[in-house]
Amino acid sequence: MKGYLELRARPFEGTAATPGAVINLLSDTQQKKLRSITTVLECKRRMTIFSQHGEAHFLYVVDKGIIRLSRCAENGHRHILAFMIPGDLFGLPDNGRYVDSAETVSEARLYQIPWQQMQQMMLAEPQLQLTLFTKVMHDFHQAQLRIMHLTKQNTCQRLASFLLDLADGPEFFNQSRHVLKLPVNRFDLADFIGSAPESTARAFAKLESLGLVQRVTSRTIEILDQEGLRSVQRGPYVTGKPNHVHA
Amino acid sequence: MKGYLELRARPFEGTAATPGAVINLLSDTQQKKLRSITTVLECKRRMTIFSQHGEAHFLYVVDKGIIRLSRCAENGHRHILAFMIPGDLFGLPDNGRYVDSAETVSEARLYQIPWQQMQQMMLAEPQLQLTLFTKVMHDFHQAQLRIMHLTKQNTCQRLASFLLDLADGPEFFNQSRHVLKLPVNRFDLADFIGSAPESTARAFAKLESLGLVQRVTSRTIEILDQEGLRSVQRGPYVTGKPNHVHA
DNA sequence: CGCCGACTTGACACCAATCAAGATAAGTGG
DNA sequence: CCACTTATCTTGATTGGTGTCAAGTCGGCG
Repeated sequence: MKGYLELRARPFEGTAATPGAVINLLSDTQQKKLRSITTVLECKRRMTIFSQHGEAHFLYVVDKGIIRLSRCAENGHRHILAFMIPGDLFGLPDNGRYVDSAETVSEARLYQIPWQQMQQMMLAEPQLQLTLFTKVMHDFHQAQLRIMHLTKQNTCQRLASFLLDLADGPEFFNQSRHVLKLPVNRFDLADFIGSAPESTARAFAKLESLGLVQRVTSRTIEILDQEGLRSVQRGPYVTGKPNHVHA
Repeated sequence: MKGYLELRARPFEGTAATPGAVINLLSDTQQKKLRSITTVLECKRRMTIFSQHGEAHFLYVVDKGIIRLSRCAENGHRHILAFMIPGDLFGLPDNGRYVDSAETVSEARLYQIPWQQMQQMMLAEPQLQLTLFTKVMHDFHQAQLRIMHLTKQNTCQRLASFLLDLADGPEFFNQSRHVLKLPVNRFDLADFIGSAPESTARAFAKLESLGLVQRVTSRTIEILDQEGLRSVQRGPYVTGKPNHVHA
């Protein structure tokens, strides 16, 4: 049963992801224990796994498909915090409750693990716990990186980041043909990079006019110049700010 | 030795902080162990504790003073990810390295804990580890909340969030006189809420013109209408977006 | 008193959200 | 297979928010 409950460390966002970071660290005995408390869930498209503010009884690991994690503010704004792809873990509670909602974007197969039992297992197996701890630390730092990107990059740069991120793994990118299959529609994409669908379209148009990408269909993007995308992502240098103390 | 290594759970950002969330959960025996491997650090103003990308040998807990955690992008942009106040823990490694820089804003006293030994202690005491795990989960979710705020709120709302957050604890807010003492200057404040110092000043001016706050000095703010600030923070309602599937 | 840094305000340009409309693709029924 | 409807995506025009540069004000300190 290859890949069963294999955790993924590569984050969806952030170029800082190093291949060596792959956690993927459950021993055989740990996997057996886990398997005994795990339920396999088959989900259709557009299905809600759990909702914001609900009691968090389970955590989940993606085996197949795409899940989106989103949060709604009181004023009605929605934001997609992450897309979870196979190997990702989600559903960690905060004060016993989910802080975001999880919905399937496509069909999906999930592993559902009761949090209560997971917690006991973590206490019994400190090494496993440390593994998860490390993963959450990593996710935390990735969230901080996202904060940087969202505040200091414009829509075009954020889109470039997104595309590069997808092109990093083989799941969506055909390396030889340089063709990228987007797993989400424009609305979700826009909510993820923190802008409007229209702005996202404009950003695509700009990257296209720069000769960096080519829209084949709305979900199929040909990457013409990966290095050029990276330089867009970086953006121009900026003069050092005051108050900036360097080591 | 009251309050020694007492962890703080209330995050600096985010109204979602519940008082019950206070972790503060080290048993006496755990505290003794910790103390034996802890070094007390006295720091002057504007001192670098550690730098981004450096090897992460220690983690830190604030006893006194304010620390700012910042990150620099390759293009020179700086962002302040958090201000750490007494009780906060920081310096968690990612692949053995610090992902951000830590500098004292004011004089400070820190507890320095070798990460290597801490890790062993975590393995030996799963309950302690679970405590830290919970804290990191919480910080992670707070970071996600910050992502929401930075993308969906304008400068004025973000400033209101910041002020309300400060006014939440007694450290900086004189509840009876409604006077708030800002622990940081405008540059740091701007870099924290993700805008320029000038925009921050304008945001202050607007809140003042709305009769919600009153600038006594640049570092001393009188809060005139806390509820009004909250409604600014919330912002106007927004019509539901498409693609938004509700439970 | 005068200098200097921190803060504020003004003017301008640019980016992005919004509303509106057109274009393309996908799904449906004849 | 084609006409029709619908959803999705794109483009255009307009408006408001925010970064930037520049100048001005305030306060502390020698």
